[in-house]
Amino acid sequence: MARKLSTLDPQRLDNQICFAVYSAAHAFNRVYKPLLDRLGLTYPQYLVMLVLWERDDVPVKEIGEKLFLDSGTLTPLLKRLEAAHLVKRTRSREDERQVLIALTTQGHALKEKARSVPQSILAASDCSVSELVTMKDEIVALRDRLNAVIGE
Amino acid sequence: MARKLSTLDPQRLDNQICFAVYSAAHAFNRVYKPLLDRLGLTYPQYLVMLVLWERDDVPVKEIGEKLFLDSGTLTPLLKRLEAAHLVKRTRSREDERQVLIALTTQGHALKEKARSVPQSILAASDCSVSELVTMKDEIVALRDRLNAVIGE
DNA sequence: GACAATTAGATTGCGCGCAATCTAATTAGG
DNA sequence: CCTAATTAGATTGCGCGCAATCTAATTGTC
Repeated sequence: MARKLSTLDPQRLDNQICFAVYSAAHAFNRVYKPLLDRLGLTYPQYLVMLVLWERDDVPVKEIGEKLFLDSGTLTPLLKRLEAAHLVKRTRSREDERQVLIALTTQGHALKEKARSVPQSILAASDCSVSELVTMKDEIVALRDRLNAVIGE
Repeated sequence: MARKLSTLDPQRLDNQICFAVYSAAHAFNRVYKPLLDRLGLTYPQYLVMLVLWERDDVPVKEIGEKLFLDSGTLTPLLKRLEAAHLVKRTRSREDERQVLIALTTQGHALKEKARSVPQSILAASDCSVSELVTMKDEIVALRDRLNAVIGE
């Protein structure tokens, strides 16, 4: 016994799962960067495109709920995607408060070019798909518990 | 068998471990925010303080290596910590290129006020310490494999 | 129907996070 | 030595991420 005290100290950087998650997110971002540069996308823009490739003509609100982002982040991001001719923003006719985001032809076409991205990430992860799926599910469960606390 | 195709589609948002990590990092940040507001720190500033509470009088480079951050991020952040009277920045005498970061009395004192933070995070995580340690180790291992790929 | 409350999105301000570039100090090679 | 290459930080520019605030549209209440 008599493990080093430092391995139990909750105030130590290396003992914090949060720092593990924080630094892993940045590591992923650095791996994605060269792949997404070729598509002309940033990682958050890529996430928005993933949402739209699943379902088109979506209100900003719904994109925000799926990605846990608010209008302060999404409005300028979507304007940049529009400037890049990947999406079109139109006020909903039924509810004038909503802005619907629809893919352009180029936006649809980009899905093909992006098809190899997950494969490259998997390779960089250097671990089995089943292991990654298990980890993903655990992390999602943790995230959802954290988000539940925030909503009181 | 004949599982829904969508659960296998690597281009689906919900199947991406990276998005799990990305969104978990933001969830952590939202839980930390009210706790760190009371200390007058942002989360990245808190990370720097954790490093300094472990070892004082550290060059910027070393802080960057521990947190995976570069001078473009750290220089302004450290200037803000200095403006808040938590650290002092001084050029090293042995190597004039280095800037050493030392805690002020207030910076040292803040460690006590921050002692309850990990406990609150643990509570919000709503899961056992051993589970969190296991997850943390897995995520760190994944992060290190990703970072290894970046360095060619 | 009028007015209050809610909702969707836009805007502003600030702090990262990082690429690219710059300066000054140190080290390496001849 | 003396120059070339490397190294530590600083600076600039841009895109998030989010709190706070604002506007306009919709819904709820009487």
